[in-house]
Amino acid sequence: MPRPREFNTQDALQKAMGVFWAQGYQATTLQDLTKAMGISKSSFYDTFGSKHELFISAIDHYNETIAKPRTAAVIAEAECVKAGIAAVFRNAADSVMEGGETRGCFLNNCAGEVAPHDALATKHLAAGIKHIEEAFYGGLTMARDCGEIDPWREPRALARYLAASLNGLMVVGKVRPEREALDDIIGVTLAALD
Amino acid sequence: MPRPREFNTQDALQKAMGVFWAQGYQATTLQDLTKAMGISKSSFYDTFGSKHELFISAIDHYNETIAKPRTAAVIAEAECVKAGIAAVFRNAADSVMEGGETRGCFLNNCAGEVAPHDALATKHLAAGIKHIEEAFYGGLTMARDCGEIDPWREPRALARYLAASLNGLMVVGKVRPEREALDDIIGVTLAALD
DNA sequence: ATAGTTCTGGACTAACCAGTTCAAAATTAT
DNA sequence: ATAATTTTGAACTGGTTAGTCCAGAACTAT
Repeated sequence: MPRPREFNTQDALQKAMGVFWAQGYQATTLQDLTKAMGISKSSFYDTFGSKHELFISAIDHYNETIAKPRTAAVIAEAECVKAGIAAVFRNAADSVMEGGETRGCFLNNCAGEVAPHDALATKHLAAGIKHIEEAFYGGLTMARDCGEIDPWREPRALARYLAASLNGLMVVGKVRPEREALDDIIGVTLAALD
Repeated sequence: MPRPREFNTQDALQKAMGVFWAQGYQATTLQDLTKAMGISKSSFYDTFGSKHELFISAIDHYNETIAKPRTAAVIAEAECVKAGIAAVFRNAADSVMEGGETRGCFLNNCAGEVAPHDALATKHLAAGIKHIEEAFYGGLTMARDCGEIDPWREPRALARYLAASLNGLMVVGKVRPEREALDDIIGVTLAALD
């Protein structure tokens, strides 16, 4: 009978994502990865194919485990949509500064580093940003239907706006992590919905 | 008498900035740089010290020749402040897609790639973003004094908001270069000033 | 114990990297 | 021509990189 897997693929992927997130793609060596993942080089290539394939998997993993839960799920659980959107932005401001180490948003970081010369990665990054936009879009149509926002506002345009704003917040927060400035940005951004 | 310089330092710096902009820091090799700059390896190290020193110089060069002229100068030359701010955003949307090759904003790209593990570069990037914020701040105080925007609006908060929004626009534009989406973002962003 | 499978460590390749050094070529003014 | 200076090309160093390969250890079920 086959010997069962000793390491958990998802756990290893999670660890790898953390390394790529903190250091970027190029700056991350195979040694960094195998050390963080707790597996040997041989197992690495057996299981994940190559550094680049793992990178793509890490982007997808981010989209599923970070991007979605921190947008769609937050909005769905809030008492009203506006409060949910506000929570998304506040959480983003918190996370961008957490631990003193400002690693920003993984999608942003990758976009800066690998687009446009890595078309495949760019495609997966675009999917992540699209998820964020759709999370806002879903909330906004709901908010419009129940009268929480003016019915003449265009949900698609607002969703695109919020997705871009969220990214802008995190870029600025990474380079200049000042709480007061981020709160200013969030305040004006959300006021645009009224 | 000394033989005069054969190559122009500023021109070479400009070329180097273009390469870093398109490819990122790590992905750019010395060969890429010397080829684009049209100088030999020896001259490179004589004149610019090292790859990293040149990188810092390139960031500063971007701040002076791109960031400032495309924000403060545009606002100053416009008929009214709001029109100037609108022009800044429209130009950004244009530039992010120009040439079919979406290289985005140099500051954003670098922020994604090198921050936070390159503290010096991060400092120079922060200065660039600060320049952008100050350009908006100058325009907004002027607009408030001449009644173009409501006097109770806080120029500092609005300036931070616009700077973040501009960055968000360019990040999204780099990954998903769709004109219609960018116009939506700009529309909502500018409406927040009214 | 044995068979089947996973995992490891280490050796290995072939390429690429930033940076150094220096003699010779090129250019200019006198 | 000569002297002063810039620029070049090429060789070289010492290091790092992703990726391959394989013999054998480790583990599990029977």
